[in-house]
Amino acid sequence: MLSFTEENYLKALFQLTLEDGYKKEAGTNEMALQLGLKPATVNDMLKKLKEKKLIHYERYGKSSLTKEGKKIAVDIVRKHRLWETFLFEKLGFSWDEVHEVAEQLEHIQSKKLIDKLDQYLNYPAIDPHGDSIPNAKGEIITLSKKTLLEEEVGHQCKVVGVKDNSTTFLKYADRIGLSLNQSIKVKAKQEYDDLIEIEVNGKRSSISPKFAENIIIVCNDCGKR
Amino acid sequence: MLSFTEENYLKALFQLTLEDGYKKEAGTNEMALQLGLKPATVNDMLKKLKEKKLIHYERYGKSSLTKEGKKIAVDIVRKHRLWETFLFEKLGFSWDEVHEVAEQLEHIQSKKLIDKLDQYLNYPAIDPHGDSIPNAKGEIITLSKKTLLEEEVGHQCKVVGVKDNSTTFLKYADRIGLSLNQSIKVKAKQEYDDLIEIEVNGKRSSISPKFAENIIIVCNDCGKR
DNA sequence: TATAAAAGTTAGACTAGTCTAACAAATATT
DNA sequence: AATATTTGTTAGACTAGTCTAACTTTTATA
Repeated sequence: MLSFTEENYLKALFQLTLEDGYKKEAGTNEMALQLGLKPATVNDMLKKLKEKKLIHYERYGKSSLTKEGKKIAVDIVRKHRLWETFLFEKLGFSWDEVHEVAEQLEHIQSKKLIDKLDQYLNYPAIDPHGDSIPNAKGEIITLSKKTLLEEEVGHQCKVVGVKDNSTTFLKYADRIGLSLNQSIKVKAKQEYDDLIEIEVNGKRSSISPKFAENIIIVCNDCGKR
Repeated sequence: MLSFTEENYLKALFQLTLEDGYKKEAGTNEMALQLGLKPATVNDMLKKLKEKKLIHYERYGKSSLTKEGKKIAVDIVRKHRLWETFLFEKLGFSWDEVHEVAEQLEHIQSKKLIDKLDQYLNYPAIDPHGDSIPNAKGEIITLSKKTLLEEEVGHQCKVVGVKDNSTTFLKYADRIGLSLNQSIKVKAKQEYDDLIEIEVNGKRSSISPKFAENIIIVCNDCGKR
């Protein structure tokens, strides 16, 4: 059983390396920054985690997760995102409030709890920020996530998140009927002024590229899942 | 902000002193037993908590909670019992599984979370073990809790807990339609063989004193709340 | 009431996790 | 290639929480 602290290091390493996929190793300073700690502190822990075979690490080298370490990290991410979904969907938290509380909840140790929560939420694939939730086996189904701006004309899609959390933005979204999990159909794109014509719940609206860029969606008609 | 550890000491002291109400102070050894720690360890913490004005403590004396300490302890108990209720009612945990997980969840720090959870559960007054849940103001409404054996003939009551958790017992309870929150009416008590005649959901059953003694109820007709 | 038993305390040690300050290695830049 | 900069490491110190072993005070009892 790992401590909260150890779990946080694994999660940080996961996010720095595998999560965004553009590289597979992270440096000590980089991790310290991510965790809000000093490099010296991180250094000690890296040795400890290597000892436990959870990370690959060599003196003066970069670090990466072992298979075992990755498994644990993915599990923490799964818990984090399931809790976020619970807070948002069931308790009515707003998109920007869920993260902080989920940071605490993700460390609760009970396989049964998380499995029941998953079931209770009806096995969600996406959290309120539009990020994929790993399933019970630790598999992460990568969705063809993109902004509404990038969606093709004629395609149907679903809102899975937003990039802007300002009141102005959210109020605007609300006015045209956009909320999490809302289905949208892209009807047309005007070449003249770049406005995008969408249909939400049978209601048509025209939105600016700037607005569309801040809506994160999953396409129902592109890469099926 | 208190640490998990400090919170646990306050909770233990609350349970040893105020909870059952038969005394108002607890000794160092007694607390050590409750917490599963050594008296020496507890001793150190008592000094620390006294320093923080959360408990009353004098060298070689017994300890008790200050007003401030009690407030915090009650809040932890509130969280614990709300989580137990959530686990039982929403996630389908059994009565004896909830405690362990709630021990962890009770330390999550977020006023908003607990208030929303309370609302989501519709402001429950009793947890799955039949214990009172303090409200948001820290008030504990003491219910006229007793066993079904003690209930008066003609009175209507509600199941709030059980004392026995054996499969035999629970199966029997299930057979006559008894479950948590179930309403019961006591129809008669046989003088001859002490059997108690009850009505559950319009269905009549006769139960033994031994069985009745293990059902915890709140009377609807005695002390109103 | 003297003494044995129980309860409580103190001192010193250990672990986990953090820090600062000084140092070493690797990388980038002239 | 020499040197400056960045990155990473080590050593030593500190805090919180725990322990054991030895000691002291209180309480119970013979």
